[in-house]
Amino acid sequence: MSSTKIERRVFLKNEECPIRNVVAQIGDKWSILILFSLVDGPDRFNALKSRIQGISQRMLTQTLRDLERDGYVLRTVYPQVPVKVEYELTELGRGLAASVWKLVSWADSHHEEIRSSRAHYDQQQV
Amino acid sequence: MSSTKIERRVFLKNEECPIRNVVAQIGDKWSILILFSLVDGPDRFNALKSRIQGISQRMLTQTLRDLERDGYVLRTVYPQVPVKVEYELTELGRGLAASVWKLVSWADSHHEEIRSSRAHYDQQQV
DNA sequence: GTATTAAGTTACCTTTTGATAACTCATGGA
DNA sequence: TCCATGAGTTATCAAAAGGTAACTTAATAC
Repeated sequence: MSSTKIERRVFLKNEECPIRNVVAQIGDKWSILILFSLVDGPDRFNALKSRIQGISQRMLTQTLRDLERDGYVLRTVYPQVPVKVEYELTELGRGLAASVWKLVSWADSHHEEIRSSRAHYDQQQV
Repeated sequence: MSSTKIERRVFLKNEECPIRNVVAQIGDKWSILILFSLVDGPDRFNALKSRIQGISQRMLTQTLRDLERDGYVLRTVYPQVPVKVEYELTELGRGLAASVWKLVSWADSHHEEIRSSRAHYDQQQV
Protein backbone atom coordinates (compact mmCIF):
# COMPACT_ATOMS: atom_id res chain seq x y z
CA MET A 1 0.00 0.00 0.00
CA SER A 2 2.54 2.54 1.13
CA SER A 3 4.94 1.39 -1.59
CA THR A 4 2.60 2.38 -4.41
CA LYS A 5 4.20 5.77 -4.86
CA ILE A 6 7.62 4.25 -5.23
CA GLU A 7 6.52 1.69 -7.79
CA ARG A 8 4.82 4.45 -9.69
CA ARG A 9 8.10 6.26 -10.15
CA VAL A 10 9.99 3.11 -11.02
CA PHE A 11 7.81 2.40 -14.00
CA LEU A 12 7.71 5.86 -15.46
CA LYS A 13 11.15 5.74 -17.01
CA ASN A 14 10.62 4.44 -20.46
CA GLU A 15 14.28 3.94 -21.28
CA GLU A 16 15.45 0.49 -20.27
CA CYS A 17 12.15 -0.02 -18.50
CA PRO A 18 11.82 -3.75 -17.78
CA ILE A 19 8.13 -3.73 -18.48
CA ARG A 20 8.44 -2.09 -21.85
CA ASN A 21 11.31 -4.41 -22.59
CA VAL A 22 9.08 -7.43 -22.12
CA VAL A 23 5.75 -6.09 -23.26
CA ALA A 24 7.15 -4.59 -26.46
CA GLN A 25 8.19 -8.09 -27.47
CA ILE A 26 4.89 -9.66 -26.50
CA GLY A 27 2.76 -6.86 -27.88
CA ASP A 28 3.43 -7.45 -31.53
CA LYS A 29 1.08 -9.19 -33.87
CA TRP A 30 2.15 -12.82 -33.46
CA SER A 31 4.21 -13.46 -30.32
CA ILE A 32 1.40 -14.35 -27.96
CA LEU A 33 -0.24 -16.56 -30.53
CA ILE A 34 3.00 -18.49 -30.98
CA LEU A 35 3.64 -18.61 -27.25
CA PHE A 36 0.27 -20.16 -26.58
CA SER A 37 0.67 -22.50 -29.51
CA LEU A 38 3.65 -24.00 -27.75
CA VAL A 39 2.28 -24.41 -24.22
CA ASP A 40 1.16 -27.97 -24.90
CA GLY A 41 4.60 -29.06 -26.04
CA PRO A 42 7.12 -28.83 -28.86
CA ASP A 43 6.00 -28.24 -32.40
CA ARG A 44 7.54 -28.08 -35.85
CA PHE A 45 7.80 -25.08 -38.14
CA ASN A 46 5.20 -26.08 -40.67
CA ALA A 47 2.84 -27.37 -38.01
CA LEU A 48 2.90 -23.96 -36.33
CA LYS A 49 2.50 -22.29 -39.66
CA SER A 50 -0.66 -24.14 -40.55
CA ARG A 51 -2.08 -23.91 -37.04
CA ILE A 52 -1.60 -20.19 -36.65
CA GLN A 53 -4.11 -18.95 -39.14
CA GLY A 54 -2.90 -16.19 -41.42
CA ILE A 55 0.76 -16.03 -40.45
CA SER A 56 3.30 -15.85 -43.24
CA GLN A 57 6.48 -17.88 -43.38
CA ARG A 58 8.50 -14.73 -43.00
CA MET A 59 6.70 -13.48 -39.89
CA LEU A 60 6.75 -16.91 -38.27
CA THR A 61 10.51 -17.19 -38.74
CA GLN A 62 11.10 -13.66 -37.56
CA THR A 63 8.89 -13.89 -34.48
CA LEU A 64 10.33 -17.27 -33.51
CA ARG A 65 13.83 -15.82 -33.77
CA ASP A 66 12.89 -12.95 -31.49
CA LEU A 67 11.34 -15.31 -28.97
CA GLU A 68 14.44 -17.48 -29.13
CA ARG A 69 16.64 -14.43 -28.67
CA ASP A 70 14.83 -13.44 -25.49
CA GLY A 71 15.14 -16.99 -24.18
CA TYR A 72 11.45 -17.94 -24.33
CA VAL A 73 11.81 -20.55 -27.05
CA LEU A 74 14.34 -23.28 -27.73
CA ARG A 75 15.06 -24.24 -31.33
CA THR A 76 16.32 -27.73 -32.09
CA VAL A 77 17.46 -28.87 -35.52
CA TYR A 78 17.36 -32.58 -36.36
CA PRO A 79 19.79 -33.26 -39.18
CA GLN A 80 17.47 -35.38 -41.26
CA VAL A 81 16.60 -34.93 -44.89
CA PRO A 82 14.62 -32.85 -45.27
CA VAL A 83 15.66 -31.16 -42.09
CA LYS A 84 13.33 -31.20 -39.08
CA VAL A 85 13.19 -28.27 -36.70
CA GLU A 86 11.35 -28.27 -33.41
CA TYR A 87 10.41 -25.33 -31.26
CA GLU A 88 9.53 -25.56 -27.60
CA LEU A 89 9.07 -23.25 -24.65
CA THR A 90 11.88 -22.88 -22.17
CA GLU A 91 11.31 -22.56 -18.46
CA LEU A 92 11.37 -18.78 -18.94
CA GLY A 93 8.86 -19.06 -21.77
CA ARG A 94 6.49 -21.08 -19.61
CA GLY A 95 6.87 -18.45 -16.89
CA LEU A 96 5.97 -15.72 -19.33
CA ALA A 97 2.98 -17.68 -20.62
CA ALA A 98 1.76 -18.18 -17.06
CA SER A 99 2.18 -14.48 -16.28
CA VAL A 100 0.39 -13.36 -19.35
CA TRP A 101 -2.40 -15.83 -18.75
CA LYS A 102 -4.31 -13.60 -16.31
CA LEU A 103 -4.33 -10.78 -18.80
CA VAL A 104 -5.41 -13.14 -21.54
CA SER A 105 -8.35 -14.47 -19.58
CA TRP A 106 -9.31 -10.97 -18.46
CA ALA A 107 -9.24 -9.86 -22.08
CA ASP A 108 -11.36 -12.83 -23.04
CA SER A 109 -14.06 -11.99 -20.53
CA HIS A 110 -14.10 -8.22 -21.10
CA HIS A 111 -13.72 -7.82 -24.82
CA GLU A 112 -17.42 -7.27 -25.33
CA GLU A 113 -17.38 -4.37 -22.93
CA ILE A 114 -14.35 -2.92 -24.70
CA ARG A 115 -15.89 -3.40 -28.12
CA SER A 116 -19.06 -1.59 -27.13
CA SER A 117 -17.08 1.23 -25.54
CA ARG A 118 -15.23 1.64 -28.82
CA ALA A 119 -18.40 1.65 -30.84
CA HIS A 120 -19.96 4.22 -28.52
CA TYR A 121 -16.89 6.46 -28.64
CA ASP A 122 -16.71 6.31 -32.43
CA GLN A 123 -20.36 7.25 -32.69
CA GLN A 124 -19.84 10.38 -30.56
CA GLN A 125 -17.02 11.59 -32.79
CA VAL A 126 -19.32 11.45 -35.84
CA MET B 1 -5.99 -29.81 -17.83
CA SER B 2 -8.09 -31.59 -20.38
CA SER B 3 -9.36 -28.26 -21.69
CA THR B 4 -5.95 -27.09 -22.79
CA LYS B 5 -6.39 -28.35 -26.33
CA ILE B 6 -9.64 -26.46 -26.71
CA GLU B 7 -8.24 -23.20 -25.41
CA ARG B 8 -5.33 -23.66 -27.74
CA ARG B 9 -7.61 -23.66 -30.72
CA VAL B 10 -9.62 -20.72 -29.46
CA PHE B 11 -6.61 -18.45 -29.37
CA LEU B 12 -5.16 -19.29 -32.74
CA LYS B 13 -7.56 -17.25 -34.78
CA ASN B 14 -6.03 -13.87 -35.10
CA GLU B 15 -9.03 -12.17 -36.66
CA GLU B 16 -11.24 -10.64 -34.00
CA CYS B 17 -9.20 -12.44 -31.37
CA PRO B 18 -10.06 -10.89 -28.00
CA ILE B 19 -6.52 -11.21 -26.75
CA ARG B 20 -4.98 -9.43 -29.69
CA ASN B 21 -7.73 -6.87 -29.44
CA VAL B 22 -6.67 -5.99 -25.93
CA VAL B 23 -2.95 -6.64 -26.09
CA ALA B 24 -2.48 -4.68 -29.30
CA GLN B 25 -3.76 -1.62 -27.45
CA ILE B 26 -1.62 -2.22 -24.40
CA GLY B 27 1.45 -3.28 -26.33
CA ASP B 28 2.30 0.08 -27.82
CA LYS B 29 4.97 2.37 -26.53
CA TRP B 30 3.07 4.39 -23.95
CA SER B 31 -0.23 2.78 -22.86
CA ILE B 32 1.05 0.78 -19.90
CA LEU B 33 3.08 3.70 -18.66
CA ILE B 34 0.00 5.90 -18.70
CA LEU B 35 -2.17 3.20 -17.17
CA PHE B 36 0.17 2.79 -14.23
CA SER B 37 0.55 6.53 -13.90
CA LEU B 38 -3.14 6.71 -13.17
CA VAL B 39 -3.52 3.86 -10.67
CA ASP B 40 -3.03 6.18 -7.71
CA GLY B 41 -5.81 8.48 -8.81
CA PRO B 42 -6.81 11.16 -11.32
CA ASP B 43 -4.20 13.32 -12.90
CA ARG B 44 -4.05 16.27 -15.25
CA PHE B 45 -2.65 16.41 -18.76
CA ASN B 46 0.48 18.36 -18.02
CA ALA B 47 1.15 16.46 -14.81
CA LEU B 48 1.13 13.21 -16.78
CA LYS B 49 3.28 14.77 -19.44
CA SER B 50 6.01 15.79 -17.07
CA ARG B 51 5.84 12.60 -15.07
CA ILE B 52 6.08 10.26 -18.05
CA GLN B 53 9.60 10.93 -19.11
CA GLY B 54 10.10 11.41 -22.83
CA ILE B 55 6.51 11.39 -24.02
CA SER B 56 5.49 14.12 -26.45
CA GLN B 57 2.29 16.10 -26.27
CA ARG B 58 1.10 14.44 -29.43
CA MET B 59 1.64 10.87 -28.22
CA LEU B 60 0.14 11.59 -24.81
CA THR B 61 -3.03 12.99 -26.36
CA GLN B 62 -3.26 10.19 -28.86
CA THR B 63 -2.68 7.38 -26.36
CA LEU B 64 -5.10 8.90 -23.84
CA ARG B 65 -7.75 9.08 -26.58
CA ASP B 66 -7.23 5.42 -27.41
CA LEU B 67 -7.46 4.45 -23.75
CA GLU B 68 -10.61 6.54 -23.41
CA ARG B 69 -12.06 4.94 -26.51
CA ASP B 70 -11.58 1.45 -25.09
CA GLY B 71 -13.20 2.53 -21.85
CA TYR B 72 -10.11 2.35 -19.63
CA VAL B 73 -9.86 6.06 -18.96
CA LEU B 74 -12.39 8.75 -18.20
CA ARG B 75 -11.72 12.30 -19.36
CA THR B 76 -13.29 15.20 -17.48
CA VAL B 77 -13.10 18.80 -18.60
CA TYR B 78 -13.49 21.55 -16.03
CA PRO B 79 -14.58 24.73 -17.78
CA GLN B 80 -12.16 27.04 -16.07
CA VAL B 81 -9.76 29.45 -17.67
CA PRO B 82 -7.38 28.07 -18.66
CA VAL B 83 -9.28 24.84 -18.98
CA LYS B 84 -8.50 21.97 -16.63
CA VAL B 85 -8.73 18.40 -17.81
CA GLU B 86 -8.50 15.38 -15.57
CA TYR B 87 -7.91 11.80 -16.54
CA GLU B 88 -8.73 8.85 -14.33
CA LEU B 89 -9.05 5.10 -14.61
CA THR B 90 -12.50 3.60 -14.95
CA GLU B 91 -13.51 0.37 -13.27
CA LEU B 92 -12.52 -1.40 -16.48
CA GLY B 93 -9.18 0.38 -16.51
CA ARG B 94 -8.47 -0.69 -12.94
CA GLY B 95 -9.35 -4.26 -13.92
CA LEU B 96 -6.93 -4.11 -16.80
CA ALA B 97 -4.22 -2.68 -14.60
CA ALA B 98 -4.76 -5.45 -12.08
CA SER B 99 -4.63 -8.09 -14.79
CA VAL B 100 -1.50 -6.73 -16.32
CA TRP B 101 0.13 -6.45 -12.93
CA LYS B 102 1.28 -10.06 -12.75
CA LEU B 103 3.00 -9.73 -16.10
CA VAL B 104 4.56 -6.46 -15.03
CA SER B 105 6.00 -7.91 -11.84
CA TRP B 106 7.19 -11.02 -13.69
CA ALA B 107 8.90 -8.79 -16.22
CA ASP B 108 10.47 -6.82 -13.43
CA SER B 109 11.97 -9.90 -11.81
CA HIS B 110 13.12 -11.60 -15.02
CA HIS B 111 14.43 -8.81 -17.17
CA GLU B 112 18.04 -9.55 -16.27
CA GLU B 113 17.64 -13.10 -17.48
CA ILE B 114 16.08 -11.86 -20.71
CA ARG B 115 18.75 -9.25 -21.20
CA SER B 116 21.52 -11.77 -20.86
CA SER B 117 19.77 -14.20 -23.18
CA ARG B 118 19.61 -11.45 -25.78
CA ALA B 119 23.26 -10.56 -25.36
CA HIS B 120 24.25 -14.21 -25.66
CA TYR B 121 22.13 -14.72 -28.77
CA ASP B 122 23.52 -11.60 -30.43
CA GLN B 123 27.04 -12.76 -29.75
CA GLN B 124 26.42 -16.10 -31.47
CA GLN B 125 25.17 -14.39 -34.62
CA VAL B 126 28.46 -12.43 -34.84
C1' DG C 1 -1.73 45.08 -26.73
C1' DT C 2 1.40 41.63 -25.35
C1' DA C 3 2.53 37.58 -22.66
C1' DT C 4 0.96 33.53 -20.22
C1' DT C 5 -1.35 29.21 -19.31
C1' DA C 6 -3.54 24.45 -20.19
C1' DA C 7 -4.58 21.46 -23.32
C1' DG C 8 -4.45 20.49 -27.22
C1' DT C 9 -4.06 20.27 -33.10
C1' DT C 10 -1.63 20.20 -37.56
C1' DA C 11 1.90 19.41 -40.82
C1' DC C 12 5.70 16.98 -41.98
C1' DC C 13 8.99 13.46 -41.78
C1' DT C 14 11.45 8.99 -40.33
C1' DT C 15 11.35 4.38 -38.61
C1' DT C 16 9.26 0.13 -37.80
C1' DT C 17 6.05 -3.47 -38.88
C1' DG C 18 4.04 -6.51 -41.71
C1' DA C 19 2.53 -8.50 -46.22
C1' DT C 20 3.40 -10.93 -50.88
C1' DA C 21 5.85 -13.52 -53.64
C1' DA C 22 9.73 -15.54 -55.51
C1' DC C 23 14.05 -17.87 -54.60
C1' DT C 24 17.42 -21.27 -51.97
C1' DC C 25 19.40 -25.72 -50.35
C1' DA C 26 20.17 -30.57 -49.75
C1' DT C 27 18.70 -34.93 -50.88
C1' DG C 28 15.99 -38.79 -52.27
C1' DG C 29 12.50 -40.75 -55.33
C1' DA C 30 9.98 -41.43 -60.20
C1' DT D 1 16.41 -35.15 -65.31
C1' DC D 2 13.00 -33.22 -62.79
C1' DC D 3 10.13 -32.84 -58.84
C1' DA D 4 8.97 -32.79 -53.93
C1' DT D 5 9.96 -31.66 -49.10
C1' DG D 6 10.98 -28.71 -44.77
C1' DA D 7 12.59 -24.76 -43.36
C1' DG D 8 13.81 -21.15 -44.38
C1' DT D 9 15.89 -16.22 -47.04
C1' DT D 10 15.55 -12.10 -50.00
C1' DA D 11 13.49 -8.32 -52.35
C1' DT D 12 10.07 -5.16 -52.63
C1' DC D 13 6.38 -2.45 -51.08
C1' DA D 14 2.50 -0.43 -48.26
C1' DA D 15 0.79 0.84 -43.82
C1' DA D 16 1.20 2.11 -39.10
C1' DA D 17 3.67 4.12 -35.34
C1' DG D 18 6.12 7.65 -33.54
C1' DG D 19 8.94 12.05 -33.37
C1' DT D 20 9.62 17.38 -33.91
C1' DA D 21 8.07 21.69 -34.14
C1' DA D 22 4.98 25.25 -34.92
C1' DC D 23 0.27 26.82 -34.44
C1' DT D 24 -4.42 27.41 -31.79
C1' DT D 25 -7.83 29.08 -28.30
C1' DA D 26 -9.83 31.76 -24.61
C1' DA D 27 -9.35 34.64 -20.92
C1' DT D 28 -6.87 37.04 -17.70
C1' DA D 29 -2.77 39.57 -15.74
C1' DC D 30 0.68 43.05 -16.68
